[in-house]
Amino acid sequence: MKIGELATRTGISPQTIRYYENIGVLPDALRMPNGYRSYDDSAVRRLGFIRDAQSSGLTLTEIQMVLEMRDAGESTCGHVVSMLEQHLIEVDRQLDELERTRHRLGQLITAARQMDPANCTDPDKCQTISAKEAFHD
Amino acid sequence: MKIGELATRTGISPQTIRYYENIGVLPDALRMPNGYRSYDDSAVRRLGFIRDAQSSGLTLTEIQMVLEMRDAGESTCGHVVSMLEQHLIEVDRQLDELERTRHRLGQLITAARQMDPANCTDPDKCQTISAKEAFHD
DNA sequence: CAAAACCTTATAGTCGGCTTCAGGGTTTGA
DNA sequence: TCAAACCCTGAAGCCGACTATAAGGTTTTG
Repeated sequence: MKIGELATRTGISPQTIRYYENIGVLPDALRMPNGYRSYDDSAVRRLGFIRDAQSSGLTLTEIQMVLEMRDAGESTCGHVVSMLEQHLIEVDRQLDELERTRHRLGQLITAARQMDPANCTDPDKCQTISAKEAFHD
Repeated sequence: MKIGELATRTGISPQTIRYYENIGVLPDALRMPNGYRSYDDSAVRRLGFIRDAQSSGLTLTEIQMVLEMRDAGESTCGHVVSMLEQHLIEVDRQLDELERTRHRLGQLITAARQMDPANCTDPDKCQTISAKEAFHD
């Protein structure tokens, strides 16, 4: 299969597939006599794994680490699990932070809504902007 | 006040302050006879606002829009509120996505933990890696 | 009076994950 | 047969928010 077919079958563009090969997430493809890349079904599966892992928030670098371990024939389960656990901690941290952001933003909007529009005539005193208290929980 | 003092008072590095001036988030600073930037307390307040707005997840571009409206003397409250509301929607979307990611990741880890390490001897069958089902809720 | 510590500018690099461009060669189908 | 549609490479650009580097000028401190 040529790169275009692999692209349609996986929904990943040829440019991106070449990019993955460049950075090492995909192994160097076999070549046809004319120089075109040649793929089999394992490439479809590998790209599928990459997509799924990405949608779980893993970076290409992390995915590459896992795939490299596999390619090296190492027993990866332990490493993979600890990497995933590490990643879960990070995702939880991001969730926390985003919740706090949401909270601040909500307070700020409430504060802004309660303002009398008449108070907005003096640009140096726009209360939304100067309502910094709203930021400080 | 010179840029270094402004930096210590706000916790924002001189380079970053100059960067903010470059992109227009800070107005062009007044200059001393020797060419050094000269600031007063309003710069401290403006940087404080920028920090607070950033910690609520606003981008510098959004912050710049608000500050430009203020600098133009417009009544900003309406615009500011609708921008904040728009941003809240975006934050909620991000939260949703991150929750889904967390869920997928949790499932994947559970699946990986239940595997018999003895099954990891065949690198072509690492079950964590091939456990794609875990990704598909 | 000299060195350290500050200030200036413009430019380039960082991160991640691509996308686009320029400038070619090859294959396919009407 | 010849143009469209595919393939190739390497390099550059994009997003956001900085950070670093180079190569100077000025001011403060011991």
